[in-house]
Amino acid sequence: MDMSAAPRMPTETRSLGNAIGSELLLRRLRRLVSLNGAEINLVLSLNEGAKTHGPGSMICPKADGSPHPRLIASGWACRPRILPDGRRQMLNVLLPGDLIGDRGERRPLAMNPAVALTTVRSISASKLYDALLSKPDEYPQLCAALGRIDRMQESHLLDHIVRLGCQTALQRTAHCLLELHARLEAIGFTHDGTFPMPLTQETLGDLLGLSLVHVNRIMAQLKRDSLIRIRSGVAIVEDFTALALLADRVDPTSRGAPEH
Amino acid sequence: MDMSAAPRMPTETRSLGNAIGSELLLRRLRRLVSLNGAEINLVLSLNEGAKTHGPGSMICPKADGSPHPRLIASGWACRPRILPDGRRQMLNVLLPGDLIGDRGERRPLAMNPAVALTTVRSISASKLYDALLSKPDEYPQLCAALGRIDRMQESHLLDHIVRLGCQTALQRTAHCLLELHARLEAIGFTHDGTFPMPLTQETLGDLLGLSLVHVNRIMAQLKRDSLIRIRSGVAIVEDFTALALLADRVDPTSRGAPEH
DNA sequence: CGAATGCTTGACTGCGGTCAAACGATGTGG
DNA sequence: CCACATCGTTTGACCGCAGTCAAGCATTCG
Repeated sequence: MDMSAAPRMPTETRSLGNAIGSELLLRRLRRLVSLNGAEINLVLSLNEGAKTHGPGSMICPKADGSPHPRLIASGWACRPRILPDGRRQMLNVLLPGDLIGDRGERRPLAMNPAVALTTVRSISASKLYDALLSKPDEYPQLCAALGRIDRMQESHLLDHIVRLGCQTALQRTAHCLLELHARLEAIGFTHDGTFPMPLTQETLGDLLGLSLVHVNRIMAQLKRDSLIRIRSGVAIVEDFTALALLADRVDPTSRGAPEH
Repeated sequence: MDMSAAPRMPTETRSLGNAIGSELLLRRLRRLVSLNGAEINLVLSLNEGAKTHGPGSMICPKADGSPHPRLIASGWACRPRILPDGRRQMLNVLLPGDLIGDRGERRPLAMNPAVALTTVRSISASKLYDALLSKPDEYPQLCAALGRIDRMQESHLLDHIVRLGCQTALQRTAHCLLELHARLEAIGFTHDGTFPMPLTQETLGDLLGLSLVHVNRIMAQLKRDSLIRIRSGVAIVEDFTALALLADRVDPTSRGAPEH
């Protein structure tokens, strides 16, 4: 995870086993809707323009003009906002199976540069969006599912606001870890409470609006209280209900739509 | 601004001078694009389903199913999220000329209930979106402008995250007040640094993730330093550049698209 | 006039930031 | 193989921003 030793990727690589990125997306989509054959084929046909991005490098540089849509095949990324005084605030975490870049709408979040946190492999998703934009009627369920993914992302953004606005460091951390767990579960990356957690405590701090040191204290507390522990890039949830209770702030009257 | 004395609005009222809501929206749109005759007529024809909502009442109850799109003709509203312990976090502030409710996409933010902060008058915008959805080709510039308004709203959400995540109370407040100024300017509600500011300090606190008491201290400081002062519902910017300098966190490399 | 609502102020506390140092892994080059 | 750098984690001491509690003021309104 050293940025110096992995210099100036991105590097074009042949698409070897890179198709697993599209399978990831497919798995995620099929949890939301039932796709027809054409839709499945379209998703699975995504394997062009594979790139590898070293940690710290931009995945989706807006450069001049729209960054083409891409699918994260593996690795973690985020969308940072950097303040003049050097502080960072993460808007977002991007996981395998997430789609990034512009899809013709130039939405601000989509236009925000994405930065690789680990080594990230990505493939082009232009073909997908071109197909959907040109003949959406052939892919009804696919459109619906991608829309729902978009909505979930927006929902996470709102959650993020609530976290940062009025939760303590402990609550924030718990809530965020549960969100990551849920999102990773949707792509089959969890095994009864265990999930990959490559985020540095510093990065977690930038995400949660906390200092590195305080994140460490919170993690120590969570470990001490046997709620969750993270070691060598793997998180282990030890008390799910307690963690949810700590993080929870569900209020039925203030929730958005029940299903995304 | 008393919730008890203005009981259980909404009340259906005849559309008297309510058409000014559509003129507001039109003014805003024309700053973004140049509309053709059909587009102008469509916007100005919005005058149906006028309602008045007392402070504290819901404007856009999701009830069961999609809340119909509405245009805020006058007054201020917000989208609160309420936590089980009673804390509130505002996701958003809604000003005259803002569109709320679902437009068929069921976006989480749009689905979130909106609550009137002052007395709010609103009119139905269903006609607008019905027309745009059925024959978008007839209203190209209108579609573009509404898209840009959507994007600006999303951009403000991201700004909100950065504010809450890594700015001090003073910076947050300054930044938020400048955002309100800019948004009110777009509808012609400012007069050289003066603009209506009906938000309670408590509400501002819920918006900025601060306590009522601390908001007060910050406002006192801003007044003492002759940056901005608020009295009897009116804000007066006294030192624009100092305020911007205080709030500013523009970083060219981390900005979204230059124009929304 | 009293009641309600919002603003203002003071005293105290504590969550979380900052500074500083040390420790453990991992990796690299001599 | 060891010396050394680098990166991430951990810990302690200290401090300050912002929250909480508690009054007291100012308006407005009935």
